[in-house]
Amino acid sequence: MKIQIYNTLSHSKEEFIPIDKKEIKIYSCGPTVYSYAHIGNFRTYVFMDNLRRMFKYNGYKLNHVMNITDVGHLTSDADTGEDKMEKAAKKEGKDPYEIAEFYTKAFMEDMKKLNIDMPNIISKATDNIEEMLELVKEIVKRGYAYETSKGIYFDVSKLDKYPVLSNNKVEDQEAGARIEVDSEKKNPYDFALWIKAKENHIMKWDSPWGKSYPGWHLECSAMSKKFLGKHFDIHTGGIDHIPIHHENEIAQSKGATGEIPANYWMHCEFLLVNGGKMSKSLGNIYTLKDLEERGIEPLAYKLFCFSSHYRNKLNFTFEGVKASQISLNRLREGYLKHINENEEVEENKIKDYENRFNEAINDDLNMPLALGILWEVIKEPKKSKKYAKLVEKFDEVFGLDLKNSIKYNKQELEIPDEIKKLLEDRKIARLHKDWQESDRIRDKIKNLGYAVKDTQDGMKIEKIQ
RNA sequence: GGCGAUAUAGCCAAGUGGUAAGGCACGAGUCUGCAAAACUCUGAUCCCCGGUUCGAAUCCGGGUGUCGCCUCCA
Repeated sequence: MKIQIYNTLSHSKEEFIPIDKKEIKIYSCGPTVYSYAHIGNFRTYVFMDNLRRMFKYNGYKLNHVMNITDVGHLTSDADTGEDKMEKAAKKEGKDPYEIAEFYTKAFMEDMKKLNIDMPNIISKATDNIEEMLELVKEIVKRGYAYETSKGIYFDVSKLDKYPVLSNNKVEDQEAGARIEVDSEKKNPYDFALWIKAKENHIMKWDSPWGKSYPGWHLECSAMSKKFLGKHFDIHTGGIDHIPIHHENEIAQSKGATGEIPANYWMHCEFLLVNGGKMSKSLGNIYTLKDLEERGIEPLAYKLFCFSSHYRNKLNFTFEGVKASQISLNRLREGYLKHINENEEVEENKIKDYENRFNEAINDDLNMPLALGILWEVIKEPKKSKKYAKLVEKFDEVFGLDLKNSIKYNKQELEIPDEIKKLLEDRKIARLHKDWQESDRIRDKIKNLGYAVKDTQDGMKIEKIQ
């Protein structure tokens, strides 16, 4: 079945044609590990996960690389900026490498909670210094870069075209540009490939230009070339990467090899919070932990991401993500309803669902549509494990771990002894049909932060969020 | 100022020429001593104006609104 994906290079949906039919090569821009990743970051990784799963569902094998940026990402594009890693290290009174290790670990844990299918190669920038240095040398050798007192700069005027991804015109940008002018640069859009380290800089390496460190864009060019070769299929990232990071990556690759490295460039739109952008000053940056503290599972956030197409902005509200938590619970209930039943189902119906599902995901990852189809299966009036199996199959793409629904339903809560005692008392009161006492205890438990529900299987207790 | 998006029921959102998927909320009902949960049922002619067409949410023209980027950002 044909797969259509949107390519930022052409600004249109294109049929996906792999370079090698057996294996698709993908490079994804990973996190800069200077602090906890927020839910906006994770929207992009959920998208990445989706892309992986969609290709696997279609029978492809993947060779997929993601970088971990642990050096060279400056707080400003004017080369006066501090390295983010070193800034965070200073703030926390630690070594930059400790910072990197700590937040990388936190990132990986969150990715696991989101049940994200990870790239087979995950590599740190600091483990690829040699490769980066080689790339700079090559770019310099081919005449695309020059040296200033601050470092080695890429000369964008040497390119046939810059930029290639966005329709920005360099001339139009200059008027509104707020970047500090560096008189040593030949063109305002020239960017640092390699930066000469100041005395107090911690992360630095020997190079032909003295102690120095790589510019941010370089690592992606070096790693993709190292692990995937100079020409691969897909490059992914957030939409914010389009105007600077990916333009510069393309520039570097053109400088070093003469080619645009990837055939397809895919970008995930931003997550908004309460209709606007997330920013530290507004205090609306949330992490998965923040959600968990409010009783929202990471997987519910993942489901929330599927409510909108990845190329549309998605507005995050707690109301919205709570709705997704309820939906997730119901999906699990629905799945379990089918799992042990054997009512008759027509094979055609299964086939029809599969076809529609395939069409949805192969049409540039139309997850909202695919989700609608999942609901139809879940809500099938005839109960059958055949539908449960179909749900499992579709879930290979959603990655919501629905086959383990039972695990999530059994809430293994740590119930305080005090509550346990009250539950026993209530049980007794109920045996005596002493509803007044029963309700009194229920209120008491509620005041202690737990909700009691009387189901057919007895009392259930859950923490009130 | 430049660039890029977007406008569909209370909210989220799919649908790109043939008379509006799905989810959440609300309401009604089933169940329950009551409540909660669960289950069932219930809702929109698609920002405005004009045009093309037998037929438009869907194409064209013109408005208006909202958002993002142009500084680091997924």
